[in-house]
Amino acid sequence: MADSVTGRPRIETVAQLAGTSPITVSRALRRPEKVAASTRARIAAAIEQLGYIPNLSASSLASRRSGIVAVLVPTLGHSLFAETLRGISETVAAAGLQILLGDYAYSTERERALLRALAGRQPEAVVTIGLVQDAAQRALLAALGGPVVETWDLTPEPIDTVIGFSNEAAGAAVARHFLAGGRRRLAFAGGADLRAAARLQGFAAAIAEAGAAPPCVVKTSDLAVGAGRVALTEILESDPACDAIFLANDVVAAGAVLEARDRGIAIPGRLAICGLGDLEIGRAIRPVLTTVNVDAYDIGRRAGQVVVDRLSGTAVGARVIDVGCSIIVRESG
Amino acid sequence: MADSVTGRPRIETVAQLAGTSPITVSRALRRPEKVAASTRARIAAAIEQLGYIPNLSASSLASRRSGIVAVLVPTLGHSLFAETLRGISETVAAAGLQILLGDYAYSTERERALLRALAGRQPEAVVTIGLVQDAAQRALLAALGGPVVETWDLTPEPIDTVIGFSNEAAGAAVARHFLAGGRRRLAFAGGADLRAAARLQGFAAAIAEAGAAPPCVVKTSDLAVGAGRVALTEILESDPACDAIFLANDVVAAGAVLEARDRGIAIPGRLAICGLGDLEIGRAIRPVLTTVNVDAYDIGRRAGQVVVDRLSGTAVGARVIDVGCSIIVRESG
DNA sequence: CTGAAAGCGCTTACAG
DNA sequence: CTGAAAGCGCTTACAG
Repeated sequence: MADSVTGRPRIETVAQLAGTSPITVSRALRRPEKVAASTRARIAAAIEQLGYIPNLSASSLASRRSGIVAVLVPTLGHSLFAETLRGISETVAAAGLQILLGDYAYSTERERALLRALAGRQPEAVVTIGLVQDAAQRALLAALGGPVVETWDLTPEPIDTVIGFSNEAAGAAVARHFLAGGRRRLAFAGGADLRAAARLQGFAAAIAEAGAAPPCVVKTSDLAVGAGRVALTEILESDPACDAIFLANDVVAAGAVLEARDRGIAIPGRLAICGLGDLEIGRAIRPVLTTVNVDAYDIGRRAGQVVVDRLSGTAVGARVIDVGCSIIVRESG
Repeated sequence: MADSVTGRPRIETVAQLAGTSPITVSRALRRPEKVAASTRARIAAAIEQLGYIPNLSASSLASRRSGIVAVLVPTLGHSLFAETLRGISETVAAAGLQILLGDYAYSTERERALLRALAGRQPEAVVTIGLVQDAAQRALLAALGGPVVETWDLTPEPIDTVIGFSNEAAGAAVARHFLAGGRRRLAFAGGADLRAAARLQGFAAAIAEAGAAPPCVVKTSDLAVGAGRVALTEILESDPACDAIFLANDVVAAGAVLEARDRGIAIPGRLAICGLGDLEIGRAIRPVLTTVNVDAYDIGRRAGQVVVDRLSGTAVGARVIDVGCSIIVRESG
């Protein structure tokens, strides 16, 4: 029998060449231990000879198992998110699952469209970086019926499982660290996203608790070195006596350090600076950066592991997993 | 009729609720202009009410169009590759295609496994970052029958289309730029990959042509700021009179600049430094970095566009597209 | 503008 | 250890 439309070998072709039936070929591929060694050898030879590659669309349809994990990221332009994606990728690939990737560029509109498109592939699991905010989207994810792992944040009511840390706690920890070091005029530089807002909330609350002046707050345009230079400039304009700054991540914080050096401002003598992410750049600049340690790769690895465990039926514990975060105190503050 | 195994609505369910047939529902979804407005409205209402999401595995199988573009990346940990991926993602997503992502962590073994797995999804096109070296893998990609776009490099014999630049030409251009500025003892710092080797080859050839001393060469462990510090240290140890260095990218080059500053070495007075990629960090450090401008996002965007054009039957021209690269001369050299 | 029939290439559940 | 039958949920090609 000719190979129909595409011209590529099908399971039927392999079966004929190996002198067996399609179902046995299928079995040899998925549960080889259930097939006689001699049959297996003939099938392997036929597959090799034909260059047969199973059609996974047909396989997915028949088995109702797509082998796909959908991953939703706000942007690939954020190195920590790329690290998390790498962690997910390594873990699920080892289990034979493939990643269907959606980058929605922080657009709610595109997130919605992407979710529908991904859902159509019948993913066996979904991992999102960041919480899904919209109730309808959360309902859609829940309706998929597979594991859904949200990451990079914490919520008491995850769709299924959430793996992350409390940005509020991180903000509070940095404020307490600064205050314990005798700093009194604190500043915060962050983006417009929800995680930054939570961090600021914790930061401001801890300051208020200690009875210090409310923090000076500036918005950063992006997570770039240049944005850190601008942030430092703006903060010193609005509060020249500022003595400690917590910035959105280590790249931005490195920018603030460079700008301070160029202005002859002593770090940490006159000004303490703390970043987030324990990025390589923070370790390479001088003074070495104090930072909030968030292990982005580990978040991804854990999320991937939860997916693999759940799909293989292994019991998984907590629905809310706080990976925590710690302050790595180095030279800059 | 109950919704079989999964319990989710099928096209049949929608058809019944809308009082029409499955084929008309399918048509309303794919070519709405061919369906009467009133029928379309009933179908839309039914879809909305049921929360129907088409099963794309079934759709792919029946139509022999997967709607999938497979993308193979050596690593997601490289910010320029992430940019290229972003460019691909934006372009193909706009055309309704989805990305199946494979990160093979620079492992030939994993690249091979990934390629087979991706091929099983019947991707309509494949984009690879970097050339596929192995002949068998190239044959497999060619056999897929769809557009295959290799990027980030140039070859006279692409599988189908290649979009990139000549690393050899880039290396030669930087050497000539240094030599034209009166530099005489050049050095090169790069990784172990093929692109770095090509860059070095062009660099060394241009130097030889000018009759200058052969370059000092050091290997960089990764594309990090710290690696740049180490590179500068090693180069000065092996050639204290070195007066110009070309590094693997702007992050590494920034490390060299920082190390030079810490050692009190004047840039560009005593030492010229050139990076690659026109990354943000290069613009944010002082002195501002001279760099080879490679527009990673644009490479991705173009690759995505070739895929989209080819799939829609639009004629596409050249099989070898040299996006070129230019030296952006700034303060560091 | 709409629909009945056939089929895409696999796997499941059953039987032997 | 192996296979015949039925079906997964869509779309194609045809007819009207």
